[in-house]
Amino acid sequence: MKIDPTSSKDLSAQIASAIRDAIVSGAMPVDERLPSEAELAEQFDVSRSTVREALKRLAAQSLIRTQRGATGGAFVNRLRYADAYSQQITTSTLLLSMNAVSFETACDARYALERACAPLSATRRAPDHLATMRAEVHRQGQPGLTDEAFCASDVAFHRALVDGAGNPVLSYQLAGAVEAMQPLMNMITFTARSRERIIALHGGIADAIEAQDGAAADAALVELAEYTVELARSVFEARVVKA
Amino acid sequence: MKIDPTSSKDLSAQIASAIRDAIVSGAMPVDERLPSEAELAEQFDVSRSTVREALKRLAAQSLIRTQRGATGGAFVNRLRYADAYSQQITTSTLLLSMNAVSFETACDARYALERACAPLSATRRAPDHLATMRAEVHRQGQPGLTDEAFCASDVAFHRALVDGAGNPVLSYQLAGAVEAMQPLMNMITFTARSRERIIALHGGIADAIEAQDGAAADAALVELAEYTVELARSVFEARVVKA
DNA sequence: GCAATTCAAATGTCAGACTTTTAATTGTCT
DNA sequence: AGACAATTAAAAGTCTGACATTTGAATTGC
Repeated sequence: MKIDPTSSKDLSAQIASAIRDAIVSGAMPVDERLPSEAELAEQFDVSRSTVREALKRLAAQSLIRTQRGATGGAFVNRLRYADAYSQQITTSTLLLSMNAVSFETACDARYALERACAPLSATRRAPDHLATMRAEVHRQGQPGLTDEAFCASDVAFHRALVDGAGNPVLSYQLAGAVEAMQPLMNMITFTARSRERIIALHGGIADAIEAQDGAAADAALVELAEYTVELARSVFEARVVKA
Repeated sequence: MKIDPTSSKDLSAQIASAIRDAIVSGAMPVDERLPSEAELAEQFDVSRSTVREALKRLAAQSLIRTQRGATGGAFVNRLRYADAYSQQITTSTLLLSMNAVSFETACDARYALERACAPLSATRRAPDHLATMRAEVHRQGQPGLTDEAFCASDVAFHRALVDGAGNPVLSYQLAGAVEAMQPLMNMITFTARSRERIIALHGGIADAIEAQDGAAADAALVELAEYTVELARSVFEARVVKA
């Protein structure tokens, strides 16, 4: 393999791309061992440090894993849902915070996606999804709960709803949208009255899921979406007045 | 800042985590310049190579960019939708191929997500979204189109539908789901008759979007989803018989 | 005052040595 | 023969120091 030394990109970036293409195209199957760093350095005609920088780039994307020792080396990594989740959450979070996405836009996206899951979740959810939802609703009613804890429980509730659809691809996609919104939600101070309302709406959703009534779940979700947007608007208005 | 040298993780991974946390938490704003590699090496009490490996990890995630020259260095990068798109497509593609996600599961997820967009797209789409959809439907009717080109046009059609919702967060989420499915879709050989049917359904969706009728768009999408699954099933069955 | 030159700082690359981890091999004792 | 210990070898991880390249800013020359 050869690398263009006059390219505008770094050598390590080019090498990383070459290996990444081989992995994504399926030319290198999962758990296949890459040549050792020394061998790669010779193949690409660069120094070992350059190869290492390329490998670290791939490791950062969970495309490879490395192992030390006699039978060690770099191996093509099976991308697990858990790895993909955490990467997506980081990316989504940054996307929201760095591009000044409005609360409304983020909310809009989140509830649209969640509504896509609700009917599926209603028909397919296992008992433990429902149990988790009930447990989180109960937790949300506990007195003395901080706003952060309330939001975290909210995320857990919605995660259970999404997971209930029994489609890991959907869960993966939604994880980013739901969790990335948490920092935005944390900016809202929940009054006792607004919590009460949200808990009631959550209860309604759980009821619909329990009854396996997709339409009812959808309707409850729409109500929750509307209330959340309204709540956010009043909170932000109050903040403007104060300032 | 200090790093635990007895940790199980690599030094470069620890340093990357530390800097990543600083960026994600917002402690380092966009376009802020990081200390030079030499300074970081001194701060963390490691060699420059180790710092460089850490920085390459962050660069692979588009969290930083580097610039050479006198006023150069590493800068916190504003994560653009385009960067996030391509990362998500890579991740989703690998997730599907490496975990042997069934065509049905992927399809299920894709159409669920798309249905979430359709009503929004119906009310908000701009004229050029509609124009793109019409153009792609027309392209799909051209004789002599390869299966790959047909699939690519299909992706473009659905991208326009999703973008019509006017929510970049939604577009970002959907990009992964829709594009990652293309390799799976490419496995299907489309007969003239099935293409005709798909084109008709696409036309129906475009009509509904044009009429700003969300319910009709949803219904057409459901029909398309069902037909796609049915088509895939028959194709795979035929393949089994042949084998 | 402007253009050409020089300079300095930073990343990019390289070469080589040493450290640590790990598994396989070899050796030794029971 | 089998169990345990010591040796060895391969590989990633780390460090040092050097040099190349790029690029903006300072300096110089006219």
